[in-house]
Amino acid sequence: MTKSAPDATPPSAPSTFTAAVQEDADERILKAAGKLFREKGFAATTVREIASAANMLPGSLHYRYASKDDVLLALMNRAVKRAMSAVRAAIGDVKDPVEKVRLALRAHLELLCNGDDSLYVLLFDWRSLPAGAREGVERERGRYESFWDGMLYEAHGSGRARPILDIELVRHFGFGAINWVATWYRPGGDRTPGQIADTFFAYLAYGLIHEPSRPKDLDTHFAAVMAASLKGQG
Amino acid sequence: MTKSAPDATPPSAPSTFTAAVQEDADERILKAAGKLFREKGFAATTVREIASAANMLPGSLHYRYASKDDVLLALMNRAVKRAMSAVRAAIGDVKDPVEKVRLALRAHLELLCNGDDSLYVLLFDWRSLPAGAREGVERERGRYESFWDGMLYEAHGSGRARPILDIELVRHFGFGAINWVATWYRPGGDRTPGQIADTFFAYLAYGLIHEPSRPKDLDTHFAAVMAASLKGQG
DNA sequence: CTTGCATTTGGTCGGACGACCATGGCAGTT
DNA sequence: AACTGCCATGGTCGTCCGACCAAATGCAAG
Repeated sequence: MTKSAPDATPPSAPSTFTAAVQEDADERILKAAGKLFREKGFAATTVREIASAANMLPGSLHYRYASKDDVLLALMNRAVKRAMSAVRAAIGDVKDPVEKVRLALRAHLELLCNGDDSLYVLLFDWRSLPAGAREGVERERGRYESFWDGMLYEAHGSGRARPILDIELVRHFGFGAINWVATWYRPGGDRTPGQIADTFFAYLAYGLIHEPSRPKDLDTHFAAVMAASLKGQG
Repeated sequence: MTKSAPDATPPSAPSTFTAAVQEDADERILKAAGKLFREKGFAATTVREIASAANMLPGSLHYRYASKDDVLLALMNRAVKRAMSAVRAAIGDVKDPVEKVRLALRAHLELLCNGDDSLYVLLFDWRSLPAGAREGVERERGRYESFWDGMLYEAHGSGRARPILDIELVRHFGFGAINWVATWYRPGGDRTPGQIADTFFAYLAYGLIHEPSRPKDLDTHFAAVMAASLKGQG
């Protein structure tokens, strides 16, 4: 849109010191903005508050981000980037496709709960993103979701998952359960994000109904449930 | 807080006509506010917009709700009330405790997707509620959640669910998956809210991993997963 | 030391917001 | 027909926002 970050190398290469200061200032802005957006929402936060929390004057913030929207945009783009790399790092070179999903879930939830606030803002302040800027973030976010779909597809293809699953719906299902944790989780409780993620993974994988009371052939039962659902009033 | 709705009967009983007009005006305000809050968020919506959408002038709105906060408060209280009665109506006099959960899930999701916007605002604009007014809504919302916990406890006690489930965590899990639907669902898609709810219920109940690849004694496996999760790095 | 440029400063500007109220009209009552 | 009180009207008030900028500052290259 406008200048959001000096990504193009300036004519005269900046010294390492200057570059460090720039990075630091940008980082301070995004960190403060993330915290405030998460606590009060985008619209309820003023640029003065962000500047104050980042230990600078409003004008200095304006020098780096032409508008409040640009701050949000940069924050959201950073969120996708961090989520993607956190998940990639977590699965490492693990081969088991189901185990990969478990580790990815953990990484996503840990970033959401303990990491910076940008992921929370990306997920819960989506409406605040102006329509014009939405496209770019949406594309990156779509890449992240496709990455998940790839993992889920792999796990599905491994033969260990039910044959009639809709991958996209499964992703929505899991993302919902995991992302919603951010609405009730408070640090210092008796459960860490990692434990919650593992518990939820177990729920996801094995279900809440125990063995003796399950239908004999569950996959056929699944198909019957779907058919009944389609036949019924919706 | 201030006057929000004329719940106390006025000294001279109002005529049915006047009462109807009052109801209609209040309804129009809340409906318009819900729509706008959902689309743009609370802070980004102006009282003038609400008034305009409700076909009245700003002053008229101010006559019924002293502040924008009061509109939000009334909307959220109405949301809890509607959710509670929608779920109660849906389960009717069904006895099977597991089937009750399925019907309740459907009712909740249908209200969230097709009903008015108040439930969405309650769930996703929680931060906008001023701290002072939060208590009352929180109490009512707690009653709704306790109602769910009662259903889940009943289903759990029926012996058909796994013995080691944490009811509150299960509620968070299910609420997350279901509530998150509101972030991606668009009417007119190839799936109705009822179908989505039934599919998610099947996921919840039976899990995504199919029979041949399940551990032999899943309940023991569950316990092992939880123990490992507690022992690990969190 | 000096020059040039990136960065910060501190304040201003137009505009839009939430809150408020004196007024007028139109019910239903006498 | 005159009255009475409820309710909508439409405009005003003070506040504070986002955006902007001209001037001051300070680092780094020449």
